[in-house]
Amino acid sequence: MPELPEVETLRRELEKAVKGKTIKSAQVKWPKMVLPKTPAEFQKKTKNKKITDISRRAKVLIIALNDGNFLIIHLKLTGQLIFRNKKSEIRNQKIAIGRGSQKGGVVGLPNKYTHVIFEFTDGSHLYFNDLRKFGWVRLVSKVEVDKLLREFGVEPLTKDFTLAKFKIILKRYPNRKIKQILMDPSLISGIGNIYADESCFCAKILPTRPVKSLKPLEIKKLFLCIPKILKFAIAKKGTSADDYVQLDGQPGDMVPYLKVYGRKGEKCKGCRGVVEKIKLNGRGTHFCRVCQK
DNA sequence: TGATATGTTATCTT
DNA sequence: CAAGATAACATATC
Repeated sequence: MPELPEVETLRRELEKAVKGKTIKSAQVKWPKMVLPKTPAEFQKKTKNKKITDISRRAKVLIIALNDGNFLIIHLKLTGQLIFRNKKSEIRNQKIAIGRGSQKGGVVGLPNKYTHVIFEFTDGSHLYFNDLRKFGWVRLVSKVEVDKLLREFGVEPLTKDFTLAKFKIILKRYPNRKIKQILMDPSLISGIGNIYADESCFCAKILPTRPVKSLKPLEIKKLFLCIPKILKFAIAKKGTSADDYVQLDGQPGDMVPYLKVYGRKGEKCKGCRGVVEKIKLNGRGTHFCRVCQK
């Protein structure tokens, strides 16, 4: 799933690929995922707009246009953004769909999961794919984008994320399980299931631990682990455990470095234990009960 | 065939 | 009433 490191990887690649380019046309194939609602209106309002900046807040990509509006994109669980320079490459280059990076299931572009296509004036294309159609693309004003972004919690890779702030957040929810805090986008933004599990492993804390049971040293350890894990994952260009791919359609390189996520029944990388998987607040949760206490 | 996967939000329950 | 739990969204895979 695209979480902070995956979205940040895409942001950096988009900056290189499409910043400064002008949208020639935007084709909407699945209007339910797009605002404005009608493809004609979406096309009209994006036509001839130049991309001036690409930023990110939580798991949302924010593409600034030269008319003062913004294209904001959320990939949710199975979204992909893929850029292609020339038409000839479209037929040749394959991309992975649905665990495809692990198992095959590779297809060309556009394909049945392509729901929005941006064409730029230089002939290049940006494809928005989403197998399960949870993701969205919205054209919004500055006021709307500011409102949306205000609702997210602290960004864990900025200087706003301090130990003091982390402790304040934890103090508000003494009875919650620690993983629940990590996964709550209104408290800390950008961490999803993969990096919540990995952060808990890094801090040697069981994800099921009630917040109030955490000792100051454990809180500090977790506080340090979160940015450490996220930065490492960005350096590896993200985790392609399911559908996520980089902007060029290739999988990220993070999977071999995961310690617990997706490793149920496999040997722990830190000890002789075996990675277990349980359900926690409705989410699959991985841990090693020998390494994590 | 049915259970599972999951980010976010809406809605139901305690 | 607030906090917590679950359903919903869509679709493929186990």
